[in-house]
Amino acid sequence: MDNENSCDNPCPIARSLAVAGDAWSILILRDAHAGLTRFDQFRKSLGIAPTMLTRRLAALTEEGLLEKRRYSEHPPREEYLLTAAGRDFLPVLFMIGAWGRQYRGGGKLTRFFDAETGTEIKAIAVDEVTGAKIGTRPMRMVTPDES
Amino acid sequence: MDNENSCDNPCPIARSLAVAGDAWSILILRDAHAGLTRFDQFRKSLGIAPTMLTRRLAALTEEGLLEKRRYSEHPPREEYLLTAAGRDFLPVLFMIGAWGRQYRGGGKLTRFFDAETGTEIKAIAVDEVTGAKIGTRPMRMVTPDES
DNA sequence: GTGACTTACTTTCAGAATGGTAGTATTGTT
DNA sequence: AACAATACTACCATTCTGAAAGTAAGTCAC
Repeated sequence: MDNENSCDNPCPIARSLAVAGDAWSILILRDAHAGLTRFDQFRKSLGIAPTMLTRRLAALTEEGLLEKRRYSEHPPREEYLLTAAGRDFLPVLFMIGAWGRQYRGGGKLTRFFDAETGTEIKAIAVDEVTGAKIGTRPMRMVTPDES
Repeated sequence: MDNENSCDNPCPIARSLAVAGDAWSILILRDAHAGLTRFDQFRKSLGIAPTMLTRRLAALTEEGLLEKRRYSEHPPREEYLLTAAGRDFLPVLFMIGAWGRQYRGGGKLTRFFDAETGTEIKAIAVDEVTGAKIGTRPMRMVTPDES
């Protein structure tokens, strides 16, 4: 996919996808939220080839979703931490998960809990103002013209 | 990406990504929610190569997110309509958009409105039970073992 | 201090996926 | 008859991906 539908696109969905629009990146972000920080942790968790992992971690760092930090000088070792932007990706992960649970359920499914309170989290999307659940109503997209 | 982290994976996020984990599919779903139904509408809106569009529409139809319907016999013409599963993808789109708006904002951005009431929609994710906003707290993933 | 081990990668390369252009099939319109 | 619209397919060059192996810097066991 080229850049036409991404960086300078007025659609915020397209912009997001330009940053983290591939499956590996989203899975890395998921694992980062689950507490993983190191190259080999991600590699083992995902079963991803090291070439891909290097590229994806570099891209996510470049985009400002992860931060590379040296946690040991001798030997030199790096870890990847979520930035504020990366942490705010969590609602997206929850909604993706909620959809998958609903439509691709069956069998044993991984569940998500608040790491502090221990309560299970089931996310739904609501309108910020009215609090109405966002559901099946069609939307209208309005793009401001360039003039 | 192979199937290991997708179809039989207990993680609902991985399952979702196996179905609609690429940028084109998500953009097609976005346009479908905005009311587009026909091959050429998608092609022009997205600037996608026809080969890609054919493949993506077929995949989304196969997965049950879109439904192919003949709307004219002479000449034979098809359109693609959202299924219930496809319509329920809308919250995911909104959260992706909300993130993009927050972190890739600047310039003129496309905004989303309820097609019926005309009010602007700004989506946030909350916990279904407590109603608490899902934010920056770390989560804990619990995968049931196979035994 | 030699060999095994750990971590975080890079190199190489075959094969799959993608994107661009052009062409096809069926029908309606003038 | 010529042209346009719609919904594709064929072909092909380029790019991306995945798998295996190798590398570099250092630690640890004895």
